[in-house]
Amino acid sequence: MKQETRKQEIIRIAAKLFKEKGYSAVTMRDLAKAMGIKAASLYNHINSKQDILKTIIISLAEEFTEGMKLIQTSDENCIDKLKSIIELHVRISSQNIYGMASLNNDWMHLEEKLEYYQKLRIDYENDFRNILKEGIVSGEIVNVKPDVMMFSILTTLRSLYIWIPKKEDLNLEELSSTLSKILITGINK
Amino acid sequence: MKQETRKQEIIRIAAKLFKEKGYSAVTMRDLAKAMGIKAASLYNHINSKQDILKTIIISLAEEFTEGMKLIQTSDENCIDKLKSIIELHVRISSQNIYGMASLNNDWMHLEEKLEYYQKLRIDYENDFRNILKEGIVSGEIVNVKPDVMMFSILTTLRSLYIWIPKKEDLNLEELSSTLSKILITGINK
DNA sequence: GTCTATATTTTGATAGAC
DNA sequence: GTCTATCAAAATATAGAC
Repeated sequence: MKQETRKQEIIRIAAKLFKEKGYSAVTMRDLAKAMGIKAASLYNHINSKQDILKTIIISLAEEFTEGMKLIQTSDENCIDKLKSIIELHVRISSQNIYGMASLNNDWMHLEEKLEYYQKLRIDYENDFRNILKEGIVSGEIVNVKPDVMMFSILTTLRSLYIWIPKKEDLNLEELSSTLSKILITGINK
Repeated sequence: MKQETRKQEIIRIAAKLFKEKGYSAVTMRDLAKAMGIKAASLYNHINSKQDILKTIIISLAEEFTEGMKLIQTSDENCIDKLKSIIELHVRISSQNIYGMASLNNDWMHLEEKLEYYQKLRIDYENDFRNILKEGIVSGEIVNVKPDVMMFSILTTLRSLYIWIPKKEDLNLEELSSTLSKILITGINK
């Protein structure tokens, strides 16, 4: 475990504040106060508020992209690929609960990196949708509109960060398998 | 169809802007510009920016509460109650896409009405969870953690506003039944 | 109902001392 | 690496004329 730099600490605390109130509502003075220093001192470590947001969001978005590429090119069947995607979201979300809030809610406040983020997001959704479509063709998945299925599963996975911290007794493998059961086989008996 | 008052128009346009950038990032000048007037003129119709947010969120939250109470006290079985909840979300979300964004993302910026909102939200979730628990007892619903089931279904329903406007060919009844199928019976064949 | 003018506070960010 | 002091811009909101 490497020592956390002051910059990393600022980004970590910022993400926590962004989760509570959103990027726009958090001031550099709020952040400084949470760090126990003055606002001006922050600028010895970071270039701008925007820079903090960019770092939080882009690193997470790239992590999801890398995970999806591995799953996509694996030789699993479609249901197992879906289970791997669920595990990917549970893993990344539980490792960075605060950052996930920014990724979900504050991406529109990206400036220079907005287009890049949007491309990663669209590509991710296309890969996801294609897995569902392949599953329909192969007969693994019911022939229901892939867009609605993707929307339903993906919004649940994207909202994990809201819910994970509430569970004291968090077992990641158990959560992944419970979610897989609910999302894939439904809830009716 | 009653004539829209100037105040209602301001609230409608504000909700649209809040959906795009969030409450905190939208200024009264942004709103005035979208209305084609000056910022000072807004205050002839509304008391404050906070008042706009309060109106948007509380009216929607109360609409959901009323709907839930009707469903809860009906004599439907649990699966049909769930289907009714799905229809409730599809109906309200499609009628007020912009407002749903504030309800989901900007409730923490409520000031005076924050506690009231939080009570409505907790009550709603308790009613939802109790329906699932009853379904487990009656054997209609699989015996999986009710919290995870509720989280999964409710986050999907709460995110409908993101996705509904993308569909040109929106048929509300069809969307409700497709969602019911996916959320209740799953996606695997 | 809208305007101009303006008060007051808060914002992100910089300069320079220590 | 942090501070004080400060800037320039932008924020919500009010007063009063038309």
